[in-house]
Amino acid sequence: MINGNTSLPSRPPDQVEAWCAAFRQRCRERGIRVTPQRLAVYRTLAQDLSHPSADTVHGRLRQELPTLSLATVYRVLESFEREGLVRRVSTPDGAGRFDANVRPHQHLVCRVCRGVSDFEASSLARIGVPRSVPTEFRAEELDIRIVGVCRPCQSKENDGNL
Amino acid sequence: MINGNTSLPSRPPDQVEAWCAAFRQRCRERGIRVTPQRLAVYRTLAQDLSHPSADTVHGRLRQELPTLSLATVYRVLESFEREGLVRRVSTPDGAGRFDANVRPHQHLVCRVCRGVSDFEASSLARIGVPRSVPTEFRAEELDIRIVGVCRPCQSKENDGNL
DNA sequence: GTTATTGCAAACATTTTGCACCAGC
DNA sequence: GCTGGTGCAAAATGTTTGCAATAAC
Repeated sequence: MINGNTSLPSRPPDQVEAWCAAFRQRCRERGIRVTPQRLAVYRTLAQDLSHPSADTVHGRLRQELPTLSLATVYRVLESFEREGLVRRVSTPDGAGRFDANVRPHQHLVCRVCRGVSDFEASSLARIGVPRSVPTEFRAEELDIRIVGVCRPCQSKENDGNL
Repeated sequence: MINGNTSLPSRPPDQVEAWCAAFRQRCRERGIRVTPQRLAVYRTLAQDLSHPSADTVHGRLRQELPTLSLATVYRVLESFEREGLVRRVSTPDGAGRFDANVRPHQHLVCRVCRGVSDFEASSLARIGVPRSVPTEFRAEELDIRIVGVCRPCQSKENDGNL
């Protein structure tokens, strides 16, 4: 686990509430039960702009739901992904990271600290699946990541080189 | 592990040998020792167009190098990646996959069988890192994947629905 | 001969699963 | 009340590491 309970960049509360309301409705439509665990996991993801892993979400909810099990977090996140309520963001390393923002957008991924931040570029948004993709492959999604080194990690690199 | 020893799409032998020669030279230049293990792992990757995981590489070399340990495969692959001799391909799931083709290209990833195949599109090759990326983020690489369902997995889906 | 590399086993990290109990609808 | 969801613990999967023996240069 990387982040403790330091204050992290978060989404505006009114937007979070709007998303949670939409989430409840979407669950009801699909016949998925709205449990306190599901709502808490979804809200954590909606609040948090840092694309937390399952373990991080679990840690953030320790106080609010002390009995919440990590297995439930995994199960819940998997069902959210299946229903298109969250997106899984793949990073160069192992742990899966999740994003409540399901609108098309890109990510900046730091290869040093593995931080993920949202990034939207009109030039990239316009790109569609190329016509040259073989027709027998049913393309569904164009996944674009910009991999590099974030500012804080650049500073650390310099420290090491002195 | 997915694939046994069924015949898989492979790179032309003469190209593989050329790549291996370049590999040896590059190692010598960088002062990296050319061991039988390294050469075997590199050759496996150069031959194989299916972007094998560390475990798959290890399995393919069982006969050739029975004592080769999986830990060595991991170590060797990591050093290759660090030296820019191979690329790590991230798939939606856990296991890391590797590619001896380090020239810029894209991948088609099947979200069902997790197969990865190379794909080159001029329209995507032209895309550079957008100017709108914040200057404090040192962008190094634009990573584009096309996620979807491959032909064989489409057939299997239909079977299930009957 | 020096030093990086290897094999082994054990640790570690992440994710999944079986099953009894519990709770949303 | 029915059915799906949860918690727990254990297993499965993927990757890393410490260390003594080994081999490349």
